[in-house]
Amino acid sequence: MDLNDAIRILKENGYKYTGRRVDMLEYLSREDRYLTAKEILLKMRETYPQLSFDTVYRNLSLYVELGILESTELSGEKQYRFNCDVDSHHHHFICIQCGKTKEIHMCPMKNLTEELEGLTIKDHKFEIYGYCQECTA
Amino acid sequence: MDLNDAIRILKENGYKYTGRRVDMLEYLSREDRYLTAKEILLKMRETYPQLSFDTVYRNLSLYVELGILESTELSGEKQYRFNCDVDSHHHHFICIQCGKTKEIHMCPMKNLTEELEGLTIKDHKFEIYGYCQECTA
DNA sequence: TTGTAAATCGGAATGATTCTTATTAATAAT
DNA sequence: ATTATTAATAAGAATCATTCCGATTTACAA
Repeated sequence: MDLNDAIRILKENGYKYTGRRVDMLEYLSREDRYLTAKEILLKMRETYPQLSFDTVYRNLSLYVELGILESTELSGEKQYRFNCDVDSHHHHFICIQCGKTKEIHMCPMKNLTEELEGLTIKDHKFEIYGYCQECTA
Repeated sequence: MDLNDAIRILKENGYKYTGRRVDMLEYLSREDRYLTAKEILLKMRETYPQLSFDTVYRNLSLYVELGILESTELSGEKQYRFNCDVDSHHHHFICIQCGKTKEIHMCPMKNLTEELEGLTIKDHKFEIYGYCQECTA
């Protein structure tokens, strides 16, 4: 998934192409780490001083719905990042200092069939938190 | 961990023994599932009509700090449950309908040494969401 | 070029959580 | 048992993320 894929998905689904939308995607794609709505708003206001929170949240939700972004809840607020690898299921190590992530290509659901007998599984979350190499140093 | 353990821990650490505290613990121990601060407040107000949100939150934080409760973030708000098994590390299946949990005694961190090379691991989260047997039916 | 529905703005509303100040109550010391 | 001390609580204001609403603007189709 790159910026062009994201824009294509937006158009394919009949959504309008606005500068705000593209710039938001461009920023998220460039940063490549979990960001809060506030961080995104502040950066975007350098270009669009009138940009409203509503627009940021509305578009973030749309992107998650379209599979362009993935989101998680870190320290009490939703955070968003460009979907790094749409094709293969994966999890993340997340740096609690800078938000950078590392993909973990091991899914604990694999070996859990009999323990989940009788339950209807809808979703799961496996995240590892800590400091990345740069933030450790 | 049972109610008596919890009360003992409270006293051992020099905290006062109040009806509100004991009743909160008793309720959490009896329900044995993830509860929101609001659910706890409403139940407690049957006994203490003047009980404030502040008291509920303050005590919940204290209990988590003391290891009496465990907490997680479900659908945007913190939820709390009695620490089911203090002695053995475990994860949970969580019913998204009723909040009941099932312990999962498999930890995905076990087989992940080389993938985490160079990172400083502080914490991890593995949760499975879905409907329990009763809520599936 | 124009019409229309979607997108945006601005600000108010909401909901969870925390903070502040004054009052009350549990335990320790007398 | 009484009192003093300090923690615990109540009440309500403050905060912060997020959503909603009504009015305006804009992208795109006709």
